[in-house]
Amino acid sequence: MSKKISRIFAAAIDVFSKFGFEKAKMDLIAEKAKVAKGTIYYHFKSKEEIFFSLIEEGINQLIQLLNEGTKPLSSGKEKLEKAIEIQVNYIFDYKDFTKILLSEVWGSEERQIRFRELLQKLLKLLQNYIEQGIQEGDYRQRDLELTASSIFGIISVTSLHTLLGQLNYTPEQITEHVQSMIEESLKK
Amino acid sequence: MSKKISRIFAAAIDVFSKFGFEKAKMDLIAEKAKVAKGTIYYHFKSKEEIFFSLIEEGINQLIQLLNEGTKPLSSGKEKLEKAIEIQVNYIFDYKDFTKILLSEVWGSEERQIRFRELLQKLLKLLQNYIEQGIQEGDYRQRDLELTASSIFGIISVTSLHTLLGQLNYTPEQITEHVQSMIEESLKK
Amino acid sequence: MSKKISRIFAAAIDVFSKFGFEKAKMDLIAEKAKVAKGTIYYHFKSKEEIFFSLIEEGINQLIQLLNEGTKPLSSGKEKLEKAIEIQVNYIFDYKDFTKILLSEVWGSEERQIRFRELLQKLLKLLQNYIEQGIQEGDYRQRDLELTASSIFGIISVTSLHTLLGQLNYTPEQITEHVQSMIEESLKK
Amino acid sequence: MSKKISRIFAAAIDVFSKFGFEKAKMDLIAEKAKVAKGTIYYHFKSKEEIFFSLIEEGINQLIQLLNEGTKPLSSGKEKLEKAIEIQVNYIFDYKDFTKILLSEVWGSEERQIRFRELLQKLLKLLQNYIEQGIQEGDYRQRDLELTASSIFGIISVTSLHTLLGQLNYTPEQITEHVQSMIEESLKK
DNA sequence: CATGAATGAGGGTTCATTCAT
DNA sequence: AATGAATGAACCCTCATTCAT
Repeated sequence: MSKKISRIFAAAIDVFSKFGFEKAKMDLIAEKAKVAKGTIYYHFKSKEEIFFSLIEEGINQLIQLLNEGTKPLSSGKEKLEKAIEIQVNYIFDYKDFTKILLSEVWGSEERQIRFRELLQKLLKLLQNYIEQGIQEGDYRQRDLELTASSIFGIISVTSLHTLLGQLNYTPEQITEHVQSMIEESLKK
Repeated sequence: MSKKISRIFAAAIDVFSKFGFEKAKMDLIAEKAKVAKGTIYYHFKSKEEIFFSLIEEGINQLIQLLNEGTKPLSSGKEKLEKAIEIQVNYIFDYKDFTKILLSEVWGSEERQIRFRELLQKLLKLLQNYIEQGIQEGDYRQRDLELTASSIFGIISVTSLHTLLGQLNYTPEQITEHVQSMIEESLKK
Repeated sequence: MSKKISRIFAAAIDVFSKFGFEKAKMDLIAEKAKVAKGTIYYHFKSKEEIFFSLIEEGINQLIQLLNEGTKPLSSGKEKLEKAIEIQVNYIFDYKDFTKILLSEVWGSEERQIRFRELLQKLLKLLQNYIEQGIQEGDYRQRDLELTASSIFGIISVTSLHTLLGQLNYTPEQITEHVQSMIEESLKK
Repeated sequence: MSKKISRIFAAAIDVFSKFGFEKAKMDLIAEKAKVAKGTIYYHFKSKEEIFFSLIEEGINQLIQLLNEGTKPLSSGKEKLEKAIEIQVNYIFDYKDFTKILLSEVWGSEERQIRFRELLQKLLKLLQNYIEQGIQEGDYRQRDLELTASSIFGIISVTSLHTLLGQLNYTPEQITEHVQSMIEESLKK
């Protein structure tokens, strides 16, 4: 990926996270990326496209981290615990990205719908870990979709609350708390 | 409250929920409310104010429902369970409002910050129920803030996923699921 | 019609005739009309619409002049001669409009196609006069469409050439010339 | 002329005739010519220049056809009739070019003025034929400039109307019609 | 000769807000 | 209290042209 495209990406993450999609100005992105405005449009079709590319790359990166991080582990229970840890750390490592992610998923715009489809891939991973845990006898029978969605909900909302300044916890504390809650509610 | 103000409120909820804050047009609100655009500005200072009034009223209404619904109950455990039920039902009864609420809380805009402060009142209620449950020996010791935040996260995210069409559950199923998860993760 | 709309129309004719549709700037139209740019868009949907309204009004005005001017006359021959005179005078009276008319009719843009449909109404009038002249025995048999189109061609091109500075004739001279050519080529 | 220049010319005619000067994009011309955009600017100074070169070549080609076609003929009358036939056929043979020619001659842009100067050469030829016809006693006395301009007007407008789909005639029918009209209006 | 990434001035359109009536 | 015509700053995107390679 060319240097300029990288700079545009970085600037876009910065600006989108600070202002949200609608209020983010292409002028500002260009300025922060130190490229001419036209350069952005040479590489991306539109504001929407640059936004979606960003999200896609971010989610895929997280999914890859999850796949890599859980590969050495054998049991579903271990994988789920690891997955929680990875997600929380990811959120704290890429605060800006997460702020975009979680403030722009809900809505009826075309881009937001495509957006949620990407997230499904992530939720599917969580479902797989839970399902394995159930088959291995570690977890009780629970609705997979609802449970995966719940886990994602706990992680996102507690982390976001912290990042947005309403709560004051470290990633480790949050990881520990979420793992514990999930463990208790799933264990036989 | 005058008839026109009511109509403006109703139209605003409709429009904000369909388009989000930024893409909602004052023209459309005026048209749906069957008032002239100037009339809106006679009653409200700005788009932000009408939006915030809306949110404030909604959250206060939910808080009142929670207070009323839990008043006849004595134990913290019962109150928390009831609170979950009330929140899920509220979300499903006022889908439009909830979509606004949950797609506009995250962000750094002034209105979004004030917005989250309102939500704190709600979270405080949940904390109170949990704290009472702990003191009554029904619940284990747990961080109150993180736990309340988690409960809010589970409820919001699973309900939203359902309303947005990614999941397919009834309010009763979701209530049941959330109550069960929370019960298991809190019980001694 | 409100004062502002009139001013916008006048400014638009001025600007479109000087620069053509594509190079005409809405900023300049607004400035010449002494209104804010937004005001134009309050009254017209788009640049295209203001342009088309202009053309439509102009052509209808010409058609009305033709209808009124030929009403007192009885024979087709007299009507055709009068029609030539009216058109030439109209072109010279409304130079700017004619420049727009004749420099923007040819093309495949949507607006240009709608544009030509308007012109058909004018050509149909000419056809009627010719047809009447034939039935009255003054004119020889000739293809109506081709002849009407030819008359329009002679009038437009000679007048335009004059207006654009390549030729140097008065409206009277042109009228006289065209009438004579047409008379000779149609008479039995 | 190099292969690439030819391809650029061909692509330019195609694109200019489809979209007109203003809406024609250099990107599209480059794409259709299968050259890089920079290559066009290596061979031509600007969009205007490529456009003008095109027109110049086209008009000169038509003038050459007229000169060659009328050379074997001796009388002005015969030459004028032949000239009409040649022009109509040229228009139908090079529809795209003619659409450009006739939709871009009218206007006050620098290029359009230079453009009309080229056309004068063509009109001068027509004038010469008419003048010769008059001297040879075949034609009546008539203003040369106005008559030449009229002939050009009839040919262009009827042909264009046909090419643009408003009329439905063959080149032969149009030639026959124009020749007849002109003959009648010029003969003694 | 040829390329194509990069530029940036420019333009049509939107829309929250104002204010004279 | 209510209106709606008017405003103008703001913004996304286009595209002819340039220039380093």
